[in-house]
Amino acid sequence: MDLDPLQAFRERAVELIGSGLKKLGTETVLPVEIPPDGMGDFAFPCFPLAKELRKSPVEIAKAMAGHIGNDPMFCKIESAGPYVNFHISPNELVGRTLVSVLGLKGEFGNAPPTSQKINLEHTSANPNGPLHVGRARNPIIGDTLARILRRCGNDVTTEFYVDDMGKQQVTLTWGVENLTQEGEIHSKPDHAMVWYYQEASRRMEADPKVLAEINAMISRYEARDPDIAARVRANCEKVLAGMNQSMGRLGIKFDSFAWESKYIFDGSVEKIIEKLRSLECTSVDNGALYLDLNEFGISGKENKFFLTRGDGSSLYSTRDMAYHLDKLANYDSAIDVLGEDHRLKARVVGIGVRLLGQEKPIEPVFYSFVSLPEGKMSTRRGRVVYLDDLIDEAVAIARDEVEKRRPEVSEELKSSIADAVGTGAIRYNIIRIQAEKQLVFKWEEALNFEGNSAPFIQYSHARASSILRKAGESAGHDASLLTHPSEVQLAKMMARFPSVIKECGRSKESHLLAAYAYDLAAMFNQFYRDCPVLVAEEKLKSARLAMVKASKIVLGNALDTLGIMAPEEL
RNA sequence: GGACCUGUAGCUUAGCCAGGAUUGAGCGCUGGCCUUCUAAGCCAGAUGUCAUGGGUUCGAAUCCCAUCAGGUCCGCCA
Repeated sequence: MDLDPLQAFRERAVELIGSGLKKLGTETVLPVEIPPDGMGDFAFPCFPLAKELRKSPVEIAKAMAGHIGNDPMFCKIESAGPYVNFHISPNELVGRTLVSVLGLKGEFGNAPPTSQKINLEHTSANPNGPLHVGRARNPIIGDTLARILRRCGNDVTTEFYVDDMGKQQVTLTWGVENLTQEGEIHSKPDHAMVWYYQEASRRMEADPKVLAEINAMISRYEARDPDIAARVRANCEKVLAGMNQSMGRLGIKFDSFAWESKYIFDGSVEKIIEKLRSLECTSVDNGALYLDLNEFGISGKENKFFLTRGDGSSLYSTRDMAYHLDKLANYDSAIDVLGEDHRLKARVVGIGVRLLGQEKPIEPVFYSFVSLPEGKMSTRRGRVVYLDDLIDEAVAIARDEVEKRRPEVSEELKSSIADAVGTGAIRYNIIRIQAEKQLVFKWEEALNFEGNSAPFIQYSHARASSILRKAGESAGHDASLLTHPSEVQLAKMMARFPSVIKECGRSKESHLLAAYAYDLAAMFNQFYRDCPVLVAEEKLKSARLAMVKASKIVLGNALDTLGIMAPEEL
């Protein structure tokens, strides 16, 4: 059984091209391509050989096709103009694909284990209020990538780096300790706590006395006052619990939490500052240690990247270096999902970690912010759409739809379908877009349930499930009966899944998987239209049921990798 | 001033990293399909100077240079 059914065909095509090239008398090795629809499954363009062989590409293609002859894995190997095209033998492909999918089930698409231990840090939002959709890309990209990399055979640990040392956290704590919230208090802790942060920020801006009090707290905190640390941490934990609850609704949970303050209190930040101080590329300005970015080919308005304040206390990036050294001591590599505003910092942290003698890779994955039509979201100003509100709205709309479409089913089932559809739609509508593209949040787009959306894919999965429910048990299948173009195309699409997972893992681009899941569902819908299953003659019915079973598995695996639920009915 | 990311149909987008045969989709729009496995579906149609201008190449949406537009960063904040 092949882990990757398409791979065998590709390898055979490459082999055949190799032998064809040899017969033409050239050592040149060239990659195969995927041709446009209808031109076969693998293509070999002959242009690059024209100069060397002093023949036209068309002649070369003809000669190649002649030399290659026939092969049982391909039903046709022919020249088409300057190309040699390979058409996979449908029987062979359908048979092998069904064996792989039905044999591997939930594991179909997975690569063999790599023994790579990866720490994947994502989200790491300041715990001063609920998650808003401006940053919601981060947990969704991070969690999807973790799922992909696990399927690629890696041992992945997801981690949330809790920034409990920032001014924002101290401001929140000052608010909690000095202000009293009136009126109804939100039952979810992050929503209840954000008022203190917003109100304390306002007071701090208006009243220098408040600012002085907060600054005094920060100084004591950085001087490792354990009392302040405990008070700040307690507030962070409350907000964090609320954030985790929100992410949990989207199927996102973390394996580990790393607290920034740890690296101050355990002395590791102090140690690396000493080490950095001893390096030739660092200098001191008014007592503050800095790195000269010019030496690393980075230029800007200001080329000094400060590592400490004038009093020798640490800065965020320096603590981040300590954190990354700690991570890399325990993992083979680190992946950080970061907003695009962190690009320079991430680069400098990477430089710092190298300077400190750690060579293991840190790979950043960047995304652009989600903004509102009226501008950037801001927790402090309260100009935000909270993730919880988006989820509530999506689930409520899905619930209305279920009520309309399936009035007969139980309340419990209605709720679970609405939950799967609402949360799935949110994840899908964010992950389907390439991370670097800037995104303007629009309710109607975020709540899209039609066409290129999660419910479209979930719907195909539900239809497959429904057919299987009605069919009952079936015996073996004869794949050679599956000759309808829609059956062959569907099998081909399923066979692609392992290479899509591989490619997503290589490029760290999860949107490719979303596109694949959509294409697969669309292909299943065509099959569903063209190939009746339950009314087919007995042998054909069994064969088609195998197709449906396999489709359900691959759709389910794709949705699972996207972190989207795959209900049995919709 | 310097650096990085993005620019493809009215809107949203895939393809760009690894150049190759007609640039694929979704929404919206026009028309058709529920007495056959769930119409969150299917089919047909209209819609593209691939931001602009050069260059490299047999061949450029894809690579290089310049320009324009949007975003981000260049803080002894995080």
